[in-house]
Amino acid sequence: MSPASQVTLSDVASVAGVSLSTASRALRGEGRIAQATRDRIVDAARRLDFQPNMLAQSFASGRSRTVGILSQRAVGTFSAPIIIGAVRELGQSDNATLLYDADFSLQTLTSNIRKLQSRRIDALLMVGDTPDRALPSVTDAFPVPVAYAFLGTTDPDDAVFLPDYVQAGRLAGEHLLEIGRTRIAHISAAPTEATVRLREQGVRESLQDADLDLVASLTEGGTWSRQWGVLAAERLLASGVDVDAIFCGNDQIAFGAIETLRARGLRVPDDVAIVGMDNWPGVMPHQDVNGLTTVDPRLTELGAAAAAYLTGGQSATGAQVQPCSLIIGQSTVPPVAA
Amino acid sequence: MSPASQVTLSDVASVAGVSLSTASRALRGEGRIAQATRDRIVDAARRLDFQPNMLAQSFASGRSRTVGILSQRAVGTFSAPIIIGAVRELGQSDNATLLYDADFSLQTLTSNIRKLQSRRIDALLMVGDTPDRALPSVTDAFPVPVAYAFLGTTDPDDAVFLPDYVQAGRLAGEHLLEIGRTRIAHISAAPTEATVRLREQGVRESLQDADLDLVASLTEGGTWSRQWGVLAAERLLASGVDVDAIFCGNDQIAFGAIETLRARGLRVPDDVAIVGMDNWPGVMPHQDVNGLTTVDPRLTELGAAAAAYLTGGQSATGAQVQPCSLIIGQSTVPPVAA
DNA sequence: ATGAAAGCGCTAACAT
DNA sequence: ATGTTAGCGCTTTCAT
Repeated sequence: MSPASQVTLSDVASVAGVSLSTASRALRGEGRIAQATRDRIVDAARRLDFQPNMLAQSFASGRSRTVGILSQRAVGTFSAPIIIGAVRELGQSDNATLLYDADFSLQTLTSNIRKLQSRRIDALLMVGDTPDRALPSVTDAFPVPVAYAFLGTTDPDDAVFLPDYVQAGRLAGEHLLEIGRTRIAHISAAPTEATVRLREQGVRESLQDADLDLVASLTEGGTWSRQWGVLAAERLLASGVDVDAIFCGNDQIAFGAIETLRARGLRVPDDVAIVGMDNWPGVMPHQDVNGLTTVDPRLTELGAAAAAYLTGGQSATGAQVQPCSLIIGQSTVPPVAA
Repeated sequence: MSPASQVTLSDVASVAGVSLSTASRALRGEGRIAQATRDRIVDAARRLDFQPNMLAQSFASGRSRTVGILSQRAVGTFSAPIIIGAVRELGQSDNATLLYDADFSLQTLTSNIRKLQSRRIDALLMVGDTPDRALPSVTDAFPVPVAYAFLGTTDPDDAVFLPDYVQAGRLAGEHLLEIGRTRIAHISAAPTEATVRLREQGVRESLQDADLDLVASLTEGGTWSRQWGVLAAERLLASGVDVDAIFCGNDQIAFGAIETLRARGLRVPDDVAIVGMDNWPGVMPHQDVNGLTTVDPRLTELGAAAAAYLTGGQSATGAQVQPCSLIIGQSTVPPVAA
């Protein structure tokens, strides 16, 4: 491999014995050009190992084939898989990704927006760390398409990509019904978070199809933590409600609930089946299969969908909910005896 | 916020009543310029909301203030925190990040390298998904500095950034000694992986300081999975070796070992203390504190260090091991009674 | 179908 | 200390 060549388009042109503009057209497959001429030019470019200077190309054309991504404190959040999904998708369509990670405070946001603007990005993807907060829309600050992933905005017309939490709840409910459970409880974080209510709505919908309803829903005062899972499960058992399954707002809560159940001598899934959400184990290396049953928000695909929207020139507007998928593990289906 | 302005440097220059080059110098704080003139120019730029066209700037200067990152299948691996750490660090130094994620097969690698070259990146960071495999060095393919994170290369002179696994093992060993443990075992993946041997070396070193050695090391045939943790712990107990602590190669193995211990009626940490590695819970949202004691490889900081090396113009060469840190949880220290 | 020429918005000699 | 000028490597009219 040689260092970045200094071979320019005009070198190619002179070797091929044509003018600069003809070479330019030929290599971009534009304009009507005699096949013979084109072949000669392409061949010359190959022989010289010509690498077009994208910087010059972008500068001259005004478009950079670059999509900006602004992410909010992506370490220790859900953002990473979204970013990676978007980057992969963009790479496929020969777009580069200009990534900035920071907080979304007005100051740094403004500063990063200016940087992206000065680099003449073709599109912008804002990646948040929770769909439960809304960002002031920055769409109008850009002359290019803007999409939002895992993040709400103040403008209902913005192209916002979110997991379909209602469907997530439905997936959980349907699965629990399928394995014969009928006394299903719900444990989640505080219902001030819209995503909590959407999931609950989803489970309820699926239960209604079987003329059932949740036997309990513990969300008041809840958090996304294992501790809350422990506590809420204790309260649930103490309340005397008869339960054979619990849908938990996330995997942490699910692990906490399992801990409590087992400490009380109940078997999972035999006595109480558990479904979590986030597929937390699934995004980590060396993951176990057959562990917790959980609903995967498919964040990588969500990021890819947002990226595809940006480069695809579609005119979607408003919230674009993305399908989740169910990961079945031993917390709902007992392992097959060896 | 207005759309990307079409205000150019020459607009600023004419408004300020100076020449193009003076304006350029003034705004870049270069050359000797009368304070009054500079103020006038800066003021004009502010009033016009001048945003320099980075594309033009890069094109003219030949430097892009952009660092390329090539990551290997960053979803479901350790790469994400490294990438984020690097991106944050680069953002601080006003560098943009051009990110490509793909496999490191010769073909895609070559293709992505060409793309990065054609965009005239100022430096390149290669982010791998395991330090246990070596990539053919691509350093010579670039006229710019190249660093490798979490990834070995075939060239010993390459600037390679890795967690200090020996120190990781030492941290674990020292901590276990501190809490009074003396019969320490080691469970990890197969010792064909260099990182396994380094960790073991680290624990052994720390134990030697107390004239101790590992009472057992179960790595042969091991994998990074919870299943292996379960199995290895069973074998350990079956072997009759007296044990009061286990250092596990990663958190998954640790969880498996804990499962086995508890199933055998042993208390953690009272009877057997456990230290894992990776701080797997720590990189996820809504993490629990006080859970597993584990060694954090500090991948975000590792990414930042690699980025700082690239932009800092230092001439480090060879492997640059980065410190890990111990996260103390309830698996070595029992929770304080309420 | 091909060529000539004018930029794109800056930076960086080189003058003064 | 400031101005003049020549590019950077390409795209894109406009001729022919």
